Amino acid sequence: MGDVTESGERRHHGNRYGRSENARRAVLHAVDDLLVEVGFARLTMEGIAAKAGVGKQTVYRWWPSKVDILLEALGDDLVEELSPPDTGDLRKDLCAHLAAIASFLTTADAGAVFRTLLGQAQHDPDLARLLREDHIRGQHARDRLPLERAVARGELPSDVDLDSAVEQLVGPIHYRVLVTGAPVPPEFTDGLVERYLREHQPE
Amino acid sequence: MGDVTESGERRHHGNRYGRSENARRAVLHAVDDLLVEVGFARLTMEGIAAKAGVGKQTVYRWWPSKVDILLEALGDDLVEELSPPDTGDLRKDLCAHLAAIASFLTTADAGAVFRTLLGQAQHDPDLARLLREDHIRGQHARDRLPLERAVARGELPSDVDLDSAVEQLVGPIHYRVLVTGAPVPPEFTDGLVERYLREHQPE
Amino acid sequence: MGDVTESGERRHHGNRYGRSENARRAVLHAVDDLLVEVGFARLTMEGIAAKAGVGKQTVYRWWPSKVDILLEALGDDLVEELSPPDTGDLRKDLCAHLAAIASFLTTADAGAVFRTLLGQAQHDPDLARLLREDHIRGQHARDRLPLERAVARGELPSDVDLDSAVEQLVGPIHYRVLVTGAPVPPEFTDGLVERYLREHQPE
Amino acid sequence: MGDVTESGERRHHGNRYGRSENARRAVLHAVDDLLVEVGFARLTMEGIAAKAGVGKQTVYRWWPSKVDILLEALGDDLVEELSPPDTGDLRKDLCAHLAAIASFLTTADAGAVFRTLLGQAQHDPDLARLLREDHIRGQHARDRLPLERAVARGELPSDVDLDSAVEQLVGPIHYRVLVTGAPVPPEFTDGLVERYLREHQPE
DNA sequence: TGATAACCGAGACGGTACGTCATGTCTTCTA
DNA sequence: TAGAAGACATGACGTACCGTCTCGGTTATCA
Repeated sequence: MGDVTESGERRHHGNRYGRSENARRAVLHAVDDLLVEVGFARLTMEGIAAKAGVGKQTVYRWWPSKVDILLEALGDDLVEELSPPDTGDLRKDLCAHLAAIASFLTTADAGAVFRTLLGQAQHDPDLARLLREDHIRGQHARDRLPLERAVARGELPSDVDLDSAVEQLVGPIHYRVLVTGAPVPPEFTDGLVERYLREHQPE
Repeated sequence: MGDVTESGERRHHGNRYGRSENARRAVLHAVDDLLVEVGFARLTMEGIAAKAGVGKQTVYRWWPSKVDILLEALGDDLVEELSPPDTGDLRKDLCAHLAAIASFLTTADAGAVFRTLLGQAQHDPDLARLLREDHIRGQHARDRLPLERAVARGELPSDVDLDSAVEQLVGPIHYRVLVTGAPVPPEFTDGLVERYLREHQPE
Repeated sequence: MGDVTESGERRHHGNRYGRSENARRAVLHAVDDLLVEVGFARLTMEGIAAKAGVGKQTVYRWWPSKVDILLEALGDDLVEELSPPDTGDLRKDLCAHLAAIASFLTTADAGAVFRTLLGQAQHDPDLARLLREDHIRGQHARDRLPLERAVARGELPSDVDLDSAVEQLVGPIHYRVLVTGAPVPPEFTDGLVERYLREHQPE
Repeated sequence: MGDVTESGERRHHGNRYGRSENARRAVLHAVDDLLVEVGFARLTMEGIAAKAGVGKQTVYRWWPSKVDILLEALGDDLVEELSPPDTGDLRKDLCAHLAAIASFLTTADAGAVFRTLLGQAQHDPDLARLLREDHIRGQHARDRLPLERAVARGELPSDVDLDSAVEQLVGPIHYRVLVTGAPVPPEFTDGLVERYLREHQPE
């Protein structure tokens, strides 16, 4: 009490007991803005620091490279934007979730970050590991949720391979987004769901 | 890239005494070597020229950037390594072809080049266009071939959507390779084929 | 003929067979200007390059550090400004020469460069060596000239130690300039000459 | 610097109950060590603080810059090492004193500090002023002492210009040390004394 | 006898300059 | 006249210090 007297917002210049939260936030916002403004190739540590109004050393102190900043900027965006609904109806849940994935990957800002990171991960094994451990593994678990719930409800037989199911459902979406560049409309994702249900759902 | 359009025989670049073909080959070899030695991130025009024993100007004269060199170095590798067999049996053809795709993407040198280019294409729309026009479109056509032949033979009904079929077959493979990093053993690709045939092949 | 068509002044971008004379001159002028404008402490390689309109790499390619640029900028200034006259009269020659030295050290732009270099040489043995070999040794020889001529003319006995004479004449000037900071008016330098002549000139 | 003006006993810096004296001593020792270890150019406030085991703020609290620390580290070294003897014989006093000056400037650790500061003073007017006021003026007075005593004893006529005498005696020494880098053996300093006495001492 | 006020170490902060590397352009000489 | 060599202007790299700041801890008098 007494030293936050100014405006509720703490002015922090850093000290040995902790980094500056202001600087951290400024960098993460700057990297988000710049990725959209200039693209990944022209995204530089120097530009990030300048945009954030922060010293370069401060950026390097906390992040080894621009992909590490992007990784942190991605944050919990996948969790927030790609958690499947739970309506009690497998078809509905899957259709909504796959459409959300398609929309995230093709139009969301955070999706652009994610695609960029996936791209870099193709020739950066360290990034690949981090990305998989921190985000993709978790996303896979979220992608399974509607199916697990359906099994619990008896909508799906209990012996189906849910991991394979996820791959069959989201694989074609990623293939279009990352490889062919074809659009991913709801009809396409709905089709994936229909096909899956036709095959696995007991009549 | 794109200058093999004339006569099947590569147009002769360069000085009228004919040394540019040497330079071209030297550059393409250098880029292949360097990609393995130092990785994409540390692959530079400067380094390529030095390794090839060629002037920088010569490199810039024929290729605007390192990805263009890679694109040309990729050459006809997809055609050569990923043309499906034609045994007269759909199951055999598909299993062999999908296994070849998996192996190409995960272990072949040319596959590493392809994955790198796919990665860069995630934030380089020009590269994305070139890659799709010159390679991915053609590969998609090759991926359809076994199915087209099966339709012709009556192994498949004539109304099946072959493009969708390709996406369902190769999508999960790309998903594993590009996203989750999970291994792609023959059992996995065979499973994809089985599932497809179970659904579409009239008994 | 034919490629100096523009303005008599050659635009030169450098090539393997020689450096750009334009760049060299621009850097030397820039360093002279900046030393006066901002002083030695705030003279930077970066600032020199910017002022000269030249890339930093070009500066580093030809000069290891700012003192090396100053050394080259000093050029033949000592020769040009501190070559003693030869009037045939020892008193006149010495008075004029010592006054020139005093003026050079205290007021000339080139004198500021020289004093700066002398200052740095106090803690930079490499610079000290260069400075002495390239400039101070030669200046000492020039300082001796009036005395040598006087010996030849018979104005001075042939057995006087001319090196000592130079030290006694110019030592006190440098002492005032470099150590005490006292002004060095003509009366002072004339006094040094008088004292020397009183002691050595046969009546 | 300059806060020894009060009572001969150093005013107590810092925490009003007295720990700063430790820090002060640690800094002065560190700067002495570092000057020898790494040289003036690579002597930094950061390095001094680290070597002294002291916070940077503590260094900045008491000294604005590294030259100020050196100035304080120089302390009373000139007084201690360059106070002339008083044997009652002018020749002896001068010979001993000039030899001491030469030795101090060329070989003593404190002499290196002094030469470095003189060097910096060539392009730092503030330092030049401090150095002259705090040390050089006093040294000049000490350099006069043997001559003043000789006048008092009648060894020298009372009308000689003692300031000029000092300049003629020590000027050539400083010229050798600071400019030409020539050695300054006792023969040289003795010669200066002889020459002076020959000119001024009544037979 | 506890509050307090100045200093302590540590080190993060926004900066500037460092010296290096790669970019893409230009110029020269050689074959 | 293309090719190798490499200098050029540019600009980002990652590091070192600068001088300022904030932090939590340490005193030793004085209220």
